[in-house]
Amino acid sequence: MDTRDRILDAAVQVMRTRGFARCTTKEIAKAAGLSEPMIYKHFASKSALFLAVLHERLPSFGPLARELAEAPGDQPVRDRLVAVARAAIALYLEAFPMSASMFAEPGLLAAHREEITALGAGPHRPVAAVADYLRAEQRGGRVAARADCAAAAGLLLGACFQYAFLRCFEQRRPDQAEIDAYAAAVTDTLIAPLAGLPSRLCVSRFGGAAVFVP
Amino acid sequence: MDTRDRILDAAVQVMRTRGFARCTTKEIAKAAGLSEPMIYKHFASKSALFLAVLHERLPSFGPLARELAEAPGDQPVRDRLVAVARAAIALYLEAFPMSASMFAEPGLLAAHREEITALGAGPHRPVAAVADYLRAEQRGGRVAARADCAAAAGLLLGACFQYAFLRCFEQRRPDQAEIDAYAAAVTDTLIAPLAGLPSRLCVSRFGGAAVFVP
DNA sequence: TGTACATCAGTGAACGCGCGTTCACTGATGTAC
DNA sequence: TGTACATCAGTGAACGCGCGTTCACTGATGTAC
Repeated sequence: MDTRDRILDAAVQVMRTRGFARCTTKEIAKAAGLSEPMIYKHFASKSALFLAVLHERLPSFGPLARELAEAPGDQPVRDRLVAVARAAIALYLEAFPMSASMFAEPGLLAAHREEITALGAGPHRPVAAVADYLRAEQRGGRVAARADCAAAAGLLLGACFQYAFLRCFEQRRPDQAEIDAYAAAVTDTLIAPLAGLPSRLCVSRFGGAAVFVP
Repeated sequence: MDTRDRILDAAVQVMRTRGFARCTTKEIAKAAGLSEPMIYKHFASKSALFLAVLHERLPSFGPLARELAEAPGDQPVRDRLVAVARAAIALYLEAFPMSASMFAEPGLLAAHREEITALGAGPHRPVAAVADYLRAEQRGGRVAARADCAAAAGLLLGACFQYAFLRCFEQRRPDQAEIDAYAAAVTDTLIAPLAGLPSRLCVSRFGGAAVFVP
């Protein structure tokens, strides 16, 4: 692995273990097994290093968004939403500690935002991708025509986001079974919720899934 | 206003405007119109000051939770949930920048967590309060018996939480109309969602609200 | 094959700066007698 | 009423430390002739 990558990985590691405030050039160099001047051979400044970390090491929702965009009809909506929720929780659990750091440095936050909005990326993308997916299913008649897809996407991913935040706050990483259970619970509640939609109404053309076809 | 309060308020202000990383004793003293040594006459250290800020200046969900706990039956469920969502968005918008700072200093985060869990408080409380409220309505027959109240609370407040996060990330404060519209959209979608529950099923014994009584 | 030089990853030690913190002090306001 | 002292909010200037950054250097590896 080349030196630049070692520095980026070390920065991520220090950020995770000691926090942004303790993430000094000395600590990063030590974690990378290099001297501090090597950092400055690869990055113009410490801010530039952090921007590179945010840009190149923040986990991406991209792959899942692309998968959601293609072939919308060959799997029950419920199953795809559960899969999205599971992936989102894992993503947010990983991304949160690093993302939170940005708020300590408004200049860094602004620079990062400019960088990613120029690329059309950003933390709003997962919600937009799920909303687009639901609209596609809506056109296919598998989601009710009157459903508010943007609000539904906000609910589902919001629940995942706050779930991840709360686990980070407790500094307790949930195991996969716990994540799966929460993903299923919020998806099912989103689909057949408070109003107590009788389960016999919840059928899909494609078998098994709790989606009502109007 | 006494000096201690002036220092706490100044710390909050600097934290909001310049960020946690720039929130130095010098800046705080300047914002408070005092000299730095005055900080040390009221707080043992900078960490102690920050802990006091988190403990005494973080907006609290307490009042709303208490209001939710009493007299569960005299207002449509939908209206109360919209009110909760509006209040939660306002709360999260205010709390987020300060809370995010904690993640820069794991030691601070841990100390704050110990402090508030000893008091039974914490960021999980809003979700728990809403879940409790829904369970009370469930006992009253205004929420379906089979509904998963914890998941529903997670969805509603999660949507509000992520909404606030995204606005903080954009550094754009939404106006009240926008907040109200989002609060209504997510509440209505939670109640009569993707499955497209026909609106004629969505009636409350108490008039108007979109809650199905099974 | 040897030699002279270029390149380049990498380092130890130092630089100045700004930080959190403390010291020694001032000046105003009680207060006992 | 005056006086001597205690208390207390508040400050200017300094302290040492650790930070980001840079300098001047080393040693290994090409490479042209």
